[in-house]
Amino acid sequence: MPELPDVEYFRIYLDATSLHKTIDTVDVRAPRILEEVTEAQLRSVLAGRSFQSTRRHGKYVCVEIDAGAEKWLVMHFGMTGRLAYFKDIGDDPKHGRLLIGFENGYFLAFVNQRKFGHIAVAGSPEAFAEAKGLGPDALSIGREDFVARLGKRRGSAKTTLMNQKVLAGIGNIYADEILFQTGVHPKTPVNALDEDMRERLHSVMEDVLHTAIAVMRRHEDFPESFLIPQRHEGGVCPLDGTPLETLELSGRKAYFCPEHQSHEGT
DNA sequence: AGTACCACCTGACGGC
DNA sequence: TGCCGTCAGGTGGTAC
Repeated sequence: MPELPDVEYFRIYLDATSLHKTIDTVDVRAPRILEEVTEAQLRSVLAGRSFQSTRRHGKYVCVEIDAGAEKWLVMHFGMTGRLAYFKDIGDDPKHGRLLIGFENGYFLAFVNQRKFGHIAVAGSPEAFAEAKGLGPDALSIGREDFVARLGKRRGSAKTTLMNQKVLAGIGNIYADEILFQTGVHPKTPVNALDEDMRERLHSVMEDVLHTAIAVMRRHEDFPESFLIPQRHEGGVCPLDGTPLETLELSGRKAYFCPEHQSHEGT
C-alpha cells in the first residue's frame, strides 16, 4: 500500500493520536524490522520520552523524540503496513511488529504484515534522507528542480519516477496514474520528453498526490477521471473505455491506456 | 547508467 | 476441503 499519500495519512494519524504522551513500554515483536538499532537501544531512546512532531520524506515517516534532542524515529512501511492506535492490549492488531505503550494506557502499533518495513533512529530527517541517498520529497520539490533532476536520464519515465534517489515518494500505483494523466507511455525514455512535458509531469504529479491525500487512499473515492479505480484486470480507460493494457518493467506491473499514452509522450 | 532478476516475508485468491 | 502457483502499492544487492 504505502506510497507518499498513504504515508502522509499515517503521519497525520500519528499526529492525531500519539503526540506528547510519555512512553512507558516498547515491545519489538519482529526484531528484523529494526535497522541499525538494537531493541535495547530503541527502548532507551524511547522510554520516558514523548513524540513531539512529525515529518515525512517520501515514503518515510519521521517522528521527533523530545524537542531538540536530535533523535528521530524513522518508519518505512514496505509493501504492507499502517499505524494503529488502540487501548486494550487484547485488541492489538494482527502483524503488529512494534508496539509503543503510553502512560495513558493506549498503544501505537507499527503494523507490517510482510515485514518489508523498517524502523530506524536518526539524528534528523535530513540526515536520514542524506544517508539513504533519497532525492527531494515529491511534494516539496519545485518545478525547476524537478525538471533539472530528470536531467538527461535515459531510463524509462516510469522507473525514473519511481526512483527514490531522483525524487522520493512515488511508487508503482501513482507512477501509473501520473503517466496516464500526462499521456506518457511508461517506457518513454525521460530524455525524449521535452521541457513542456516535464513541467506537465510535475504539475500532474502534484495534483495526483494532493487528490490522493484528500481521498485518504480509498480507491473508490478517486475521481472517475483517474486511472487508479480501473487499475485491475478488465479495467478500461476512464476517457473512452479503451481496455487498459499492462506491461512489466523490472518486475513491476504497469497499467496504461494504449490510446492515450503515446511512446513519444507528446 | 539502465535493466533484469532474486531475495526478503505473509496472505489472498483462483484453479484443479 | 486442500494443495499449489501466482500475485501484491518496496527496496537492496548482484550481474550484465
